[in-house]
Amino acid sequence: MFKELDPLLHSQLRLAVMSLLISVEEAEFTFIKEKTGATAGNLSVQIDKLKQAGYITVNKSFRDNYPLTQCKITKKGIKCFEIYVENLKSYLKPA
Amino acid sequence: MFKELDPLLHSQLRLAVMSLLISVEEAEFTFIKEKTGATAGNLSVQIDKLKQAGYITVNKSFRDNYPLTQCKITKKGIKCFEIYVENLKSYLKPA
DNA sequence: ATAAAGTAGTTTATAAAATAAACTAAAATA
DNA sequence: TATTTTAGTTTATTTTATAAACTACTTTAT
Repeated sequence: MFKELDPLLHSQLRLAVMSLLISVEEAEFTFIKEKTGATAGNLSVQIDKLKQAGYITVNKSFRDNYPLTQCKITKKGIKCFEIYVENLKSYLKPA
Repeated sequence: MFKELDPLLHSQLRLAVMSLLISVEEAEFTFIKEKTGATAGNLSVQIDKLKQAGYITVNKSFRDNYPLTQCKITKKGIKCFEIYVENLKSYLKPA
């Protein structure tokens, strides 16, 4: 009947992050922050959760003297996102 | 870019309840419990939240000596569910 | 008649999650 | 050189989800 929804993805902000990364393949922290409208603190926490789960990789470096955090979705992340979207449909379609 | 997701509906169990009520128009507590696989306690709490928000109406009576709780989606509930589904699409479609 | 088990829930307590506020550290600018 | 800005992280607080415990009654078995 109703499929399980990956709790890691069933979160507005983390879902938005994954949705962005699915399309752009790589994105900077500040870009994600701007696109999602999230606060830096919240975004930092949620990105870390996605990283811990292996859904994204995070690369930290410097650009023009400033810290630069880049995020990239993993194969696992893509797979889990697709499954989530598929499972979500069981809640949206009228029976 | 990303639309706001009604936090009341962005919950696996409450969304399942609303999804059921959208299609059947009226359902008993035990029916919802069975279909969603939720515990009675959890379901009781979530149904109350949906009721408080005016998304459903709850009618309590007795049938064959046992308490009977019937739930029905409201016009407001239908509208909010539809908006939720619409807004959710902004997260699912690859840009 | 009464003890045990079952039905249909509600309330309370606990765990987990989301979020905001405060903080760090350095760079740019006035 | 003091102030503001950039780019974040960490910690604390609030909210949410969930499970455990409880209520109240009914049915069935003894």
